Amino acid sequence: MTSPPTDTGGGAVESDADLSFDFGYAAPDAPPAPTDDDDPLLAGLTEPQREAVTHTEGPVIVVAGPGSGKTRVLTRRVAWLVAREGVAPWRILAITFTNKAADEMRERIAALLGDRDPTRGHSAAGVLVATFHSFCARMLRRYGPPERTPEFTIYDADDQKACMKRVIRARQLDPAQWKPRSVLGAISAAKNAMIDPEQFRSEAIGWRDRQIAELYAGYEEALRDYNALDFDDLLLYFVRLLESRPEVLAELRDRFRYVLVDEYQDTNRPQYRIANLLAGENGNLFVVGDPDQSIYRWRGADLRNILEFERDHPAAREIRLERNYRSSQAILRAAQHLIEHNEQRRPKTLHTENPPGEPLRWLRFRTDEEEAEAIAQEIEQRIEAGTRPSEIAVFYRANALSRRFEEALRKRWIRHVVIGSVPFWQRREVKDVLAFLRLLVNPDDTQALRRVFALTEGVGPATVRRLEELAASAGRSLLAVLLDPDAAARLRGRQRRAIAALRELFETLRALPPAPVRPVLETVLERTGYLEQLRGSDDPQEQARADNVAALLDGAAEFDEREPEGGIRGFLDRAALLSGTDEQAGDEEAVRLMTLHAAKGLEFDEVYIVGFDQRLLPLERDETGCDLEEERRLLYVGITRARHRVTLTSSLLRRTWGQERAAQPSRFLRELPDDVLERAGGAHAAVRGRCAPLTASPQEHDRWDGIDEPPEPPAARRRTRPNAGPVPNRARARLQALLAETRARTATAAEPAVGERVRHPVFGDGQVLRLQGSGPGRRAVIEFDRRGTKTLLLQYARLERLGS
DNA sequence: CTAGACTCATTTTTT
DNA sequence: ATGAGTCTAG
Ligand SMILES: Nc1ncnc2c1ncn2[C@@H]1O[C@H](COP(=O)(O)OP(=O)(O)OP(=O)(O)O)[C@@H](O)[C@H]1O
Repeated sequence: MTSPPTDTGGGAVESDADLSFDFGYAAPDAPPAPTDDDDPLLAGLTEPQREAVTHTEGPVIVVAGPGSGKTRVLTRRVAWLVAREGVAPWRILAITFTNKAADEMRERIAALLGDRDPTRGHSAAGVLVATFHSFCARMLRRYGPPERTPEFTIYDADDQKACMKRVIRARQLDPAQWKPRSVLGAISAAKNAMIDPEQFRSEAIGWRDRQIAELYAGYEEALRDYNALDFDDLLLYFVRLLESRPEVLAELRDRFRYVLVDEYQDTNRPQYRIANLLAGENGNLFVVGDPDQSIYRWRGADLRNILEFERDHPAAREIRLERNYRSSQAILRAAQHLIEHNEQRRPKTLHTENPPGEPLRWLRFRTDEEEAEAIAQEIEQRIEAGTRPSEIAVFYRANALSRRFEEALRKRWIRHVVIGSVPFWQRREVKDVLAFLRLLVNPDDTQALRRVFALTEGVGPATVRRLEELAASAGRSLLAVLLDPDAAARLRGRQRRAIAALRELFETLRALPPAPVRPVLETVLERTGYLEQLRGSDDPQEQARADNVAALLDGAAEFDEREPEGGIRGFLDRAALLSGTDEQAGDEEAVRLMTLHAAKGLEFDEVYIVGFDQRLLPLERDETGCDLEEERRLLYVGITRARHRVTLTSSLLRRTWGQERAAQPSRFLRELPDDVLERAGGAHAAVRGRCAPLTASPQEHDRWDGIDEPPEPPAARRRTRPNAGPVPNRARARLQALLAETRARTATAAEPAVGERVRHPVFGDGQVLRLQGSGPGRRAVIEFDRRGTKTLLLQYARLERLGS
């Protein structure tokens, strides 16, 4: 940073720095130099930001903290290249982390270039903005991957799992010991490290690794048979394509003269290869990122990519952006203080001219239910006070935590959307219907065919086995056998009719043109009766499924309109590549709920980070430790999403996966500076108000000491808790009362008998149909008068007995 | 072949 | 709480 410290910039929201938040370094990014001020593409940019936009030739790396304008600079740079440097849009490749980010960036580029419609416009339309995965898929479709045809199918986690399950079973391994998920995890790690089955085998140490190597090879073989690629393969096979076909590499290098990568800190090795192959050593590779925001190491993200950029590109220009435009001083200071606890990190300066802002708040509740209620209530007040719902976000470590908050918000009629969790395109009903389309594109997609068989009445395991035998002996694909009228002739009765009907359906579908997509889907639904069957059910869950199928039809219609040439193939690619976080929130004006991971790159006025408990954030799974530094970065990302307000919440008791557990606040609480953290407020009122103090024995003292808060210096404690008595005592007392109450609640009435009427606080009155299981897992199946039949865990459901 | 009952494991984060 | 896998009866 060479710019002199002068004034405080010109943004509307900015105010003079408050001296009480002196970070101890001098130079903020310089304000815009007056000279180029009239260029709208540079308007409002600081000097280093301008340099990042206009320094167009050669490798450039921007390393900068949150909210410093990295994404903004990248977007402007694309516009600059097109509008000022006269670069043809199709020579530019911009890589984002999610498809949603790609969509947004495309729109912003279009807006900067003055296009009306980003999909049709002139200049912006040619810029390729995509994630690595969609970019690779696209290129592989165009040039054809090694060992596959361009019609290959993209396998998602479900397909992978089903496939691996078969590989494991074929080898007659103990399914209890060989879990598809964990084997696939090992394989994925290998793929991210660019290790193929052979190498894996040769490097395997020990019996288990050798078995995994064997499964890896089997899995690869299966995918080859199915003409399928998994997510990791998209990257890998593209690398192989580039390495094995110099003419393709040359063509693409020539085409993509400018390669830009956002969120570079979370790229993995194959992605790194791709970027470097495309750009060449001194090519125009522009990467932006923040090592402190790297949160995907578990997925193969490799910090070396960003840390060693300059070694890889000796000619690289490094640009630092050190001014944060997003957050208040309090938020920024808390985040900085937190992240400085990471030992493996290079120090970075970051300051803001934004107002000091309110301190962060830590609230603590007795139960997770109260936590959710209180947050919902507060959100309601904030909205009434004028905050836009879409400017409020609730973040949690794991999707499982969203439920209580959803319920609490729904109860108050607060508009909200859950981002991620169960991606639309991965829902069973959606995948069922899409299986038919997959087969039309790729007849070798046997996994899809199995799905179709499973859906077909009259075709069970025996029939499938019979067809498989026929296929194997004739050396043909399963679908070929199905489509062969002679094959059906070998079956009898119901099976024969079912197979014949399926064959006719496929013949009809094949006669349809590949675009538009919607009519194809409609034919599938009509002929299989799938939608009707769902609609015909009185199970509300099935109705929801039916709605999803209907939404799929709408999605197809929309796709047809937007990409008339896309066809089934394009539609399926979208389905495979879009993730949960990509789904645009249907309700623009709604509170957003999402995981901390999904929050990356976003910004909100007010942020609630819930489930701020030890064991939850840092998430600790039994035995398997956690990557503490990465967990800390995750919290850092969460906090730095906020412009004005950050609230962290913990609960004394948390009910997760069927069991109640005492919880402690996150250890990270201690790492937030006291002068910008408010802990006294509502939390203690919430907890204290309802528990009578008890006295307890010294043994219990030891047991419960520390449950209140992680240890901290007494001085700090006194300051933040005005009327603190003997703390361990209070903590102990509180917990005693709570646990007693919980015990009482669960132990209350003896269990209801079959046929007895009961009342549930949420579902209302109902009748016990049957009881099953024993011990803590004992369940009752209850038919509720209004809410249908549900199975409830007795220890968990607060049932009131009403008698027979 | 199907439907229903029952047991068991399962939950981190996602392109 | 939910889903997948297994077993049994029809
Ligand atoms: N020079 C500027 N003047 C005014 N606002 C700016 C400036 N630069 C960036 N901003 C604003 O700061 C916010 C953060 O920008 P951006 O999202 O590009 O940052 P980032 O570095 O990519 O953040 P993160 O790493 O946290 O995702 C945006 O609201 C952006 O509009």
